Amino acid sequence: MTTMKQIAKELGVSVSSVSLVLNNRDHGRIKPAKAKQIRQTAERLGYQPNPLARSLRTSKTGLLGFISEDVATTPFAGGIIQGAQDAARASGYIMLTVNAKGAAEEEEDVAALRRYGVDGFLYAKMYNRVTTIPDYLRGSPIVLVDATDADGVSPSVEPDEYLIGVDATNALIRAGAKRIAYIGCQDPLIAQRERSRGYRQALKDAGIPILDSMMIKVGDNERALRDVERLFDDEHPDGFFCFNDARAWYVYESAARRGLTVGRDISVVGVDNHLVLAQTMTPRLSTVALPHYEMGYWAVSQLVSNIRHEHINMNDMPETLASLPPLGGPYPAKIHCPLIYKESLVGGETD
Amino acid sequence: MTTMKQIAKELGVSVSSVSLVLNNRDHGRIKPAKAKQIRQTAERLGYQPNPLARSLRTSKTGLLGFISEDVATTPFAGGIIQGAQDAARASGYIMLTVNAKGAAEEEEDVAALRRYGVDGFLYAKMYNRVTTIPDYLRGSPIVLVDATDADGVSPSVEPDEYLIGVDATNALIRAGAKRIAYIGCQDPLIAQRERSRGYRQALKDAGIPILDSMMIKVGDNERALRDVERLFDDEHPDGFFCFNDARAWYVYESAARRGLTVGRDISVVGVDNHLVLAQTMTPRLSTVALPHYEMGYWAVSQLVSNIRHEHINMNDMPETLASLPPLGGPYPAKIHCPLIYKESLVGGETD
DNA sequence: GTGAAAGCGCTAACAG
DNA sequence: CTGTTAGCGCTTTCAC
Repeated sequence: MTTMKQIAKELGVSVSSVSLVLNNRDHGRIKPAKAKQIRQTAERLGYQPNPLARSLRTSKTGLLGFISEDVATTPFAGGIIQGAQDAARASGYIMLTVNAKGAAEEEEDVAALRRYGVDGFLYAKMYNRVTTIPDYLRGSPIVLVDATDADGVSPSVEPDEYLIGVDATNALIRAGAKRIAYIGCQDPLIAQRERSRGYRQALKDAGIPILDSMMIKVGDNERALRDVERLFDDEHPDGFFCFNDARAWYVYESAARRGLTVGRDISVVGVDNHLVLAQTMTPRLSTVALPHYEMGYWAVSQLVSNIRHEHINMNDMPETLASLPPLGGPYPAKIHCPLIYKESLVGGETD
Repeated sequence: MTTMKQIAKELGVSVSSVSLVLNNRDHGRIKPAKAKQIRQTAERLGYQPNPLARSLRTSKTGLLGFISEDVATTPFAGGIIQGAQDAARASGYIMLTVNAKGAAEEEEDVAALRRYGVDGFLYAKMYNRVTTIPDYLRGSPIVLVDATDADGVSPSVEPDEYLIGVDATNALIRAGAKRIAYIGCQDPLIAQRERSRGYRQALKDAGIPILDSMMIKVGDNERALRDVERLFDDEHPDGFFCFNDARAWYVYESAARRGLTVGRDISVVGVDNHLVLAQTMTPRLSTVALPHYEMGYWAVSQLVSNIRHEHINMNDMPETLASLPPLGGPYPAKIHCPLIYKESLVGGETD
């Protein structure tokens, strides 16, 4: 690792000159010729700044703390982390990731991150939930990911669950389905509430009557399968909007047992919380993807812009992200991430 | 953040004394009374060492670089990361995670990690694969995760795929299955090779004839479903060892179409590369879990022990890990992680 | 036993 | 324009 000192010595100049030049703070301070020289030898020697030494003076480390839960057990985490990491790289930051199993462990981890002088925190949940920012996290720049701040003061990034409901239902309508069922989940999740609201709205807009008997909430078990089977037999739906892959699975199983084929006899749209069905069964299954990658990307962009008190530069964004609506201000409280659609063959031919 | 300086000032002693005491290097150098005083005020002021400042002198940062690929698209990543992180925490390290999309990006990321002075690297693949360590990574302590070093010189941590094959097949035999099929994958993966080897061995040991017609390799598509259906109709198997969840799905679909119920009419064991089926269908589906968490944990333990030239302290391990065989030496070339079994109700009652 | 001093690599104020 | 100086928080050598 070459240091500024070495460059200075090599050229017989002072370290401060080198520092000024290499930080591009030499406008009208260092003679251009000398500056050029410095830059060249820096290049030649393969100089790389030592961010840790720098941070000792500036107390800016270029480190971002990513705090999550359940990374181990959910397939969503990867997308968020990846998006966050890509955005971090694009802004010259590096992520320190910790995953805590409880509040105590989390507090410890946050303390560790603090010791390493992270410039800000990402606080990620694995599904959208109203969340209170713990005391030990206050006072630092922070952005919530896939979570809603209970106090409504911290910026947060969340998927637009309502839009998922509307669009998924519209996809089924467009595919010609007349009797559209909603297979929801039993937990009182924001996603459950908003998606079913979207479902109702889409039906209403299309002039299709909303029947309670077509909306069921099921868990993850044998009982759920029986409930779906009963819905099949009682209501004979020809379109299914499934809260997630697990629910889509029950529909597949029920259909298979009745000699029905998805994509021919019935249409199914699922939200791809999980991956198996989408991977194996496309194009027979249509999926609406939650914008995990996008949430991660936006969250970091937001965090960095808050740290630096700058606006987000849309030109640096990957294509899918650059088309998002620009942020409302330097500290928007909430960004809704748009949806991603995959393989929209709903009710198309089977082979 | 209180500093050593503050403590020193408060007590009217020198910073070096504080440093010695707080690093427990004061044996016979600092008077015990004074040492105690120092420790107390450190405690009282909530002193936390600044690892970055320390690293400037020691060139040890307590940072570990975690390099991976495909974090975004595989559900395995979470487990590995979680295990790695838990082990890191237990040893007082923190992980810097980067996920690169190509060799060029990876090299950049490694350079960034080097600038931050990571003490070592974890190089993780998302399925077991023979891997060459790139030049830009040489020279630092490194451990491969879910990968095999092509040169056989770097330590690596991998699952025991052969054992998976043996045990999964034995589970089916124990459940009373007589005609056991193997639904493999088409890619020439280590996992595919070793699992099928284990399958053959288990059948051989049980005196069951090995039939080529009972072993098929399928992809991820409609064609795969047809192949499985043909197997059903031609061979009428009563037990299925599935390479992964996706393959198990084809078995479920085929069975449902034939009026067969898994757990009553046929037995299925899958390797839970993915999660959906395991989550929704247990206890009807038996799964063998790959030891992702364990691999992450062991890899970091190994890396840290290499960095510090120490042996791994088994007492610090979580219970499931402490029962593993101890490592062969300070620099073992290869650790095989044991398997985890879930819900072993193969061919049990359906409800 | 203890403190003074140097230095890790860098930035920033200030003097020239 | 440029160099000197000081100092971020810590470790380590070396006098006392």
